Parts: sequence; C-alpha cells; structure tokens
Amino acid sequence: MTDLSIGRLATLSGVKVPTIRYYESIGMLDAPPRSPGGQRRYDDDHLEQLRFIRHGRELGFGLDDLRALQDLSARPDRPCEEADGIARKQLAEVERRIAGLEAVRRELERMVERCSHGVVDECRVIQTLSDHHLCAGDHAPDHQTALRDT
Amino acid sequence: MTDLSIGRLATLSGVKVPTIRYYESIGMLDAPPRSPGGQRRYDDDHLEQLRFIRHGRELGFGLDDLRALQDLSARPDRPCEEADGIARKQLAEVERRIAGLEAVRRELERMVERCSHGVVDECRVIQTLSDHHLCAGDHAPDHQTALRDT
DNA sequence: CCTAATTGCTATAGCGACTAGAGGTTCAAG
DNA sequence: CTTGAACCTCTAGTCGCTATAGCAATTAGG
Repeated sequence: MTDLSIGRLATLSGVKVPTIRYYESIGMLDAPPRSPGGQRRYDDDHLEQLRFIRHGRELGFGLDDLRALQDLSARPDRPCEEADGIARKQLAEVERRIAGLEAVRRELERMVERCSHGVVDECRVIQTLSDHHLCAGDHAPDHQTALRDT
Repeated sequence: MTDLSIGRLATLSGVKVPTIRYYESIGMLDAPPRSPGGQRRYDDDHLEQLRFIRHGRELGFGLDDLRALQDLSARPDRPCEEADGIARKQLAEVERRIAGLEAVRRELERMVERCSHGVVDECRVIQTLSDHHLCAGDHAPDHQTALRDT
C-alpha cells in the first residue's frame, strides 16, 4: 500500500489534491519523499495522518486545534486532559452555533409562513428585514454567532 | 437625526465602522455626501439601509442575496415570489447546517463522554479522530456541510 | 518503443465577509 | 487655540481552501 500518488491519496482519504498540497505547505501534513521526477510519493502513515485531519475537520475543529491534537497523539504517555479540553471547547462551540441557527431558523420560518404571496410592498420577508421589531426578536444578538459557511 | 458621523451610524446600526466603509466599497451601502473636510455624513435612509443589511446578515443571508432583496424592496409593485424564494432557500440552507451540526454535536458528545481521563494513548478523543469506525458514523459525509465560522 | 492522455508540479490570485494596522487629517470640546 | 478623539485612505491579513496558468512527469494503449 506504499508509494501512493497524490491523486490516489486524495481518493483514499477523501481530501482533494490541492488541499493535500495546501496542508503540506502549512505544515499540517508531513512532506513526503519525491519520485525521481519530483512527484510526491506517500505511504500509509500519510494516509492515516490525512484521515485524522479530515475527520477532525468534519467535526469542525480548526487546523490549529488539529495540530495540537496531532502533537498530543504523538505523545501517548501524556495525560489526555488537554485533548479532552479541546474536544469540550469544540462541543461548546458547536452547541453555541446550533442555538444561534435555531433562532435564525425560527425567524426565517416566521417570515416565510407569513408571506402573503402578493406584491413586494406587502411581503413579510422584506418587511421583516426592514424592521427588526417584526421579529420574535430572539435571534443572533451577536452576529458572529449566526452562521456563514458553505 | 440627519448628519450622522460614521461612528454614530455604527453605534445606531450595530455595524462596525470599518464594516460600513467596506459595505460602501463593495456597493452594498450608498456612498454618503462628505463634510467639507471629507468625512462621511449619513442620514436616516442610510441608517435604515444599514439595519436592513445587518438584520439580513444576522439571518445568514449572503451579501448577494441581500443586494437582490434590497433591489426588490425598491420595487414594491412587483410580486414577492422572488423574495419569498430567497428566504426559502436560506431557510433550507439553515436547516441543512443545523442537521450537520447536530450530527457533529452527537459525535463530540460521544467522544467527550467516553474519555477515560487517563493518558493520551487510551484517550477516546484521539482514538476517535484516528479511526472513523469508532464513530456512530453518521456525521458530515460532505465536509462542506459541517461548519466553520466564528 | 512511441505517443497521447492523464496526472502531476509550482506559483499566484481569488473567495466571503470582514478585521487590523500604518500613517496621516479633521473635528469638537474645553 | 489646543488637545485628543474620531475620521480618512490604503494595504495586508484572517480561515480554509479553490482556481487558474503554464509547464513536466507518468502511465496506458497500440
């Protein structure tokens, strides 16, 4: 299973080719040896490392957190308090975002339900955006909390 | 209430000063007249426009959507189908994100609960990241779905 | 063995939606 | 009239990629 091209590694890991190169460039993924012609040749350790990163990203960890977790996993004798703390912090963050998004969802539902399907001037969607007082009023006091994303 | 400085506008709207200038630079907010010395002087229409944008951002609309909604609100006779559609699209997006985050939350809870508070080598947090098979396995197949944000 | 298609390489720029900093100017209060 | 807060422009940085351009290497088929 050794001598994986970057494309093969991408397929096996589920991480896109440019992203793999990006991870290497920022020191998230060990730089692999190269073929005589200069192409990257990976092994199973790289695959494992990349899957670790991918899985962490799926769980919403930032690359800094994942770097810290990687470092910890390389020191198996250390207490796992720090790893646990990072995970708890991430859980708290996810819960915060869910709460914000739930408030947003409720407000959007209200907007959409009350739309009378007439003209813009009477449209509840536009009205609500123009005047926050038409809201239930409990959403996203901190607009950082709201969302953004893909 | 006319002749607002940018700082006053920022206070009244809840949008930061650099963000206001940014919105102007990308054509989201009308450029205001200037004082003799070249400082921006806003009026109530600008405040309203900015509150519209802010409210929309809190609800997670992208700036492109908000531009479209702004344009629609300037044409009150048009049917509100388009506005309704944009809101429904946003609602669907928010629901998608909540679903993704709920899956992530469940997984993080599992990780944290099972952490034995021993050493890293036995740490469920690290183990789970290393091996996806330890997951309930239902989270974020598309990693775009997951999260990211502030 | 040769060629063509595919895959790989580097480097740079762009995305969204801001945020931060440098270095200078204007304004308003006392 | 002085002082200091608030304002100005411009550039660069944030996060985590993604896209493009212009090449070079590899691999599969004939």
